[in-house]
Amino acid sequence: MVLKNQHKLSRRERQIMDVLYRRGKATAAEVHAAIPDPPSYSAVRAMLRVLEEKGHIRHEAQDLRYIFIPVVPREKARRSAVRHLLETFFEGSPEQAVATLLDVSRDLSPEELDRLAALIEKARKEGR
Amino acid sequence: MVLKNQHKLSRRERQIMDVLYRRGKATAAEVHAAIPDPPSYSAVRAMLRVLEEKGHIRHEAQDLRYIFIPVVPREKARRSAVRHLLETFFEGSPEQAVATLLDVSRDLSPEELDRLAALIEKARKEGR
DNA sequence: CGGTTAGTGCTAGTTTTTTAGCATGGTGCT
DNA sequence: AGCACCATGCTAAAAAACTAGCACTAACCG
Repeated sequence: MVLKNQHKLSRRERQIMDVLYRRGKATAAEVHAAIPDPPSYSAVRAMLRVLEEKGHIRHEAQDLRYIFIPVVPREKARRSAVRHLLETFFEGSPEQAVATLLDVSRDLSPEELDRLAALIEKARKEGR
Repeated sequence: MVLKNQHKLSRRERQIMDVLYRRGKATAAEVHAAIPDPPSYSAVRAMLRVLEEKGHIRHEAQDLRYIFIPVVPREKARRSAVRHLLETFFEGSPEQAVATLLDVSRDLSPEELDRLAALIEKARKEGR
């Protein structure tokens, strides 16, 4: 799908997609409220319509208002985003990425670190 | 700096910044070659000039050609990118991010997994 | 030297993106 | 009913992004 290529969305389009992925779904008003220093409400709606025409999002009618939802499921979009991040900033290296991730995720609790360690142990057992 | 906000770059600007971060630095010709289905060489140069005017990149003259370099160091830019990724796709959860990272990084060797485990151990010791 | 290649500075035209307003419909309240 | 508020569909204009070409310089090679 279109999100497979990281450079198909314009500035505002991408900003809106990010809001939708962060929230999972949203009304036009919620998107408008989530954008820092936003344009007018009708400008946001117009962009949502553009995104829908391009096939990036769809809407469901609910109580006389539209709920906008990304077409590419979050699970898939984030995998694509992670791959792009690795390639762009980390030379494909998961180790460097994890190091940075630990660095920006300050104050991880022992429990959280345990869970991270368990993930790696699981990966080890699965032979990957 | 400008990369602190993830939505300040247009589609092509961001594409070019990604190339520069991936390579660390590049000539206009290298940027041109690194872009899939690129516009003309002169169009790429024009965009580089725009990026420089906006302060995102700078250039150094080397052997009669320009080497373009991001103004925000890679270390800083990637931290910002990681934070944005966590927030957009992982609800701020490093655990989910690591799980996906392990998922997309197929065929990690035991050595690589050891190194990842060591990173977590180190984080544990540093109390963070 | 002249021709070719590779580079830069600059510009303007074209295309795309972005924006906001108008018209309309639905709902709730007085 | 009328009004206010909230929503949508649609449009066109403004702004931004994008593009490629021209003029020029420098270096290299025959």
